[in-house]
Amino acid sequence: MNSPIKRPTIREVAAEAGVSKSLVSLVFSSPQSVSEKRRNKVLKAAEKLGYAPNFLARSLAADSGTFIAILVADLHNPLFAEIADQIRIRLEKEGRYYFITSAMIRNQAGLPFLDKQTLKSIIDLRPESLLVIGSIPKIELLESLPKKLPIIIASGIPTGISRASTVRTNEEIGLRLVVDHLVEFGHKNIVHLAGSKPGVAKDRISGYEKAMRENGLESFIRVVNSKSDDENSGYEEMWKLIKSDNPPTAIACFNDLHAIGAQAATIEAGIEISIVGYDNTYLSGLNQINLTSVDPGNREIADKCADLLLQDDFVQNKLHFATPTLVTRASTKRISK
Amino acid sequence: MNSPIKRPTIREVAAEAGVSKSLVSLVFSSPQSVSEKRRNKVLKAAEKLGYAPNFLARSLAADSGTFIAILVADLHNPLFAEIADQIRIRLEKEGRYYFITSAMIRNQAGLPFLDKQTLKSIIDLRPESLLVIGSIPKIELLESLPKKLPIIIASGIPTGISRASTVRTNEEIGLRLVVDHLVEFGHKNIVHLAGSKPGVAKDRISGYEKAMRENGLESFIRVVNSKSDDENSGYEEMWKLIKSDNPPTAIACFNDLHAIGAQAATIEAGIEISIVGYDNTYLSGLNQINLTSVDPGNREIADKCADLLLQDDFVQNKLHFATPTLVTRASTKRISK
DNA sequence: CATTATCTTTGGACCGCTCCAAAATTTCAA
DNA sequence: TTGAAATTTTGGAGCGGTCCAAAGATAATG
Repeated sequence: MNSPIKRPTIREVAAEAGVSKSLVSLVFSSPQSVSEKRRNKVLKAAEKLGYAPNFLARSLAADSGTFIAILVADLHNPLFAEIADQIRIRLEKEGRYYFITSAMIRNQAGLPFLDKQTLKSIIDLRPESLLVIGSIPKIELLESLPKKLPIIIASGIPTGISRASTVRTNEEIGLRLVVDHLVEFGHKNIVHLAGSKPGVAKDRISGYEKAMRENGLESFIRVVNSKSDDENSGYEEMWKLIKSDNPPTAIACFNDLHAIGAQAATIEAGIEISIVGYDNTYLSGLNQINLTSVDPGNREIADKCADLLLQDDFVQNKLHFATPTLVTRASTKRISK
Repeated sequence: MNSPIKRPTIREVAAEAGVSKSLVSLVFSSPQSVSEKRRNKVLKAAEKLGYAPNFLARSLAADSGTFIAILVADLHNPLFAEIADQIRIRLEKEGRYYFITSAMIRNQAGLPFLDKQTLKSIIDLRPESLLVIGSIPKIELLESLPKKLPIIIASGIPTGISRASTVRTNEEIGLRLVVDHLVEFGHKNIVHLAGSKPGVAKDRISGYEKAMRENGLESFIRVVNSKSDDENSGYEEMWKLIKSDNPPTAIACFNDLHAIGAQAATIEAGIEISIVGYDNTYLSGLNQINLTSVDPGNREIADKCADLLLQDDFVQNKLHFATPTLVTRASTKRISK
């Protein structure tokens, strides 16, 4: 029983098929340049012996592996898990190898910080391309990566790293949807609770400001900054607002986690403030939470990422937008004049 | 700018230090067997050139790498992220390399399934040990792994794979805490919503049954099975119970996700049923949810895992228990006689 | 049919490291 | 001081692949 896991090598397959090891190698790297006759012989032999290429050897020899590295910024954020799942399904279907890894760690206090080794070690593996899901601090890190490594950023920092292509929701439209919805419900005093990391957060801020202006609410523009992008931050900042001398009637949050934290604060305070999230994660759909939230078009984002990952000729520095939609739920209420 | 990422090799360091490449290799694998004089020379040269060992080459040559593989069963479950974070903090502190990866994918319908490639590919990397966080379907898979590979399972399947050591909460105590608490609140008709995967779920079931019996509630014992361990499953099963001709007054759920789904159902139904979760994830602490939940002692579990991972002589087939505690919140109410 | 162009196949060097047996050096006891 | 034992250091042979120049086989051309 318990097979010794001594996997056959390319040379054994070659012997079995009666060809050279180089031929076997070719069959597994560029099969089209091998005659059909031999290809079949090799494939049969490989099948018989249960051969599968060795990752390590391949990466070492070619100085580039045959797998995709997926870096999830933060395991704590369900949005990322959802996007990751979508993409992984596609990759599995295509039979592509990939590694999924996470860059952020949360300390005892729940504060996220960057795990420096992770990025380093995944790059050591020489992936053929890198997919970053979400925003990681210190984008400069990405700049220092091998130049030929294609980088795709899903739902993360839009600018700042020229070599990467980015797929994300159209933040401006997203925030316009939010503001318009709130305005329609009679709100004027609408605060935006902004994200903590530059990129996306900045775009949402300007989307918010623009939408406010277009609704003639220029004088109500108020942006609150946050320490991190999680529920604790939302909770804290919301409390500050509640205790301020001018609490808003509605708040447009950077993401669902923020919103959930903010909602927790309003419940605790026994005060009613309309809250909108962003990401439409599974949490927002729960009856306990029932959060109006912007659906960023995750499906579309994931599909586009997978397309980019799967296509051969990768174009750097392109921006792809998914169209967000607003999912209204009970957390936003018509203002009682 | 943009360094060409041509990393120096062991040979270049050797040349710089005026020693053989083997010596350099030794310095980085068993430094104690190298004279101090040369060791310093090598270290200095390595420092000067910015040398760092190459993962791939090392794993390939030694048929075993110098890193730990962490397999998170399900990215969707915050419990796992929390445990993973704890462990990663320790590993980072010790300067140990590791890879974190996830085994489960959720399809469009939110149903989890096993990503077969993941386990395979991480093993291809020849980690020195494997840490599995949570329960994965098909534990048999683990049996087929290289025999010398130490396996540690955190908070997952307790039995079934003899070669692994397991660190988990004491399920029996956990469920006793739950049942005792509910009984104290006057509940009798207490249902247990069980987990979907064998291992842990089974132990919680027997813990529940035992506690019920000890409280003289043998005749009330009722275990409901679930399709998966997430909120959807909890929601579905709870609805079935609500619509049955004998809805319980309290439900002890397999985990927080189950409980949250169940809670969503009771809210929708406008019915009051006490709900208890398990795992005490950040979700249960949210004001919107406010779930009484068993804290499995994650800190303890994570610490123990890290200890095991970090120690040299690994003992197979050991079981380590963390002591759970009950965190009571608003989701459980004294029964109104 | 000879010659050239094109397509396949092959052996060998190499990727960066570990491991091992042998060589070189140091240590120790007689 | 000397030989044996113990400790360090070293070169070379892999690990399992890729890649490339050259060889062989096939197809196309005049």
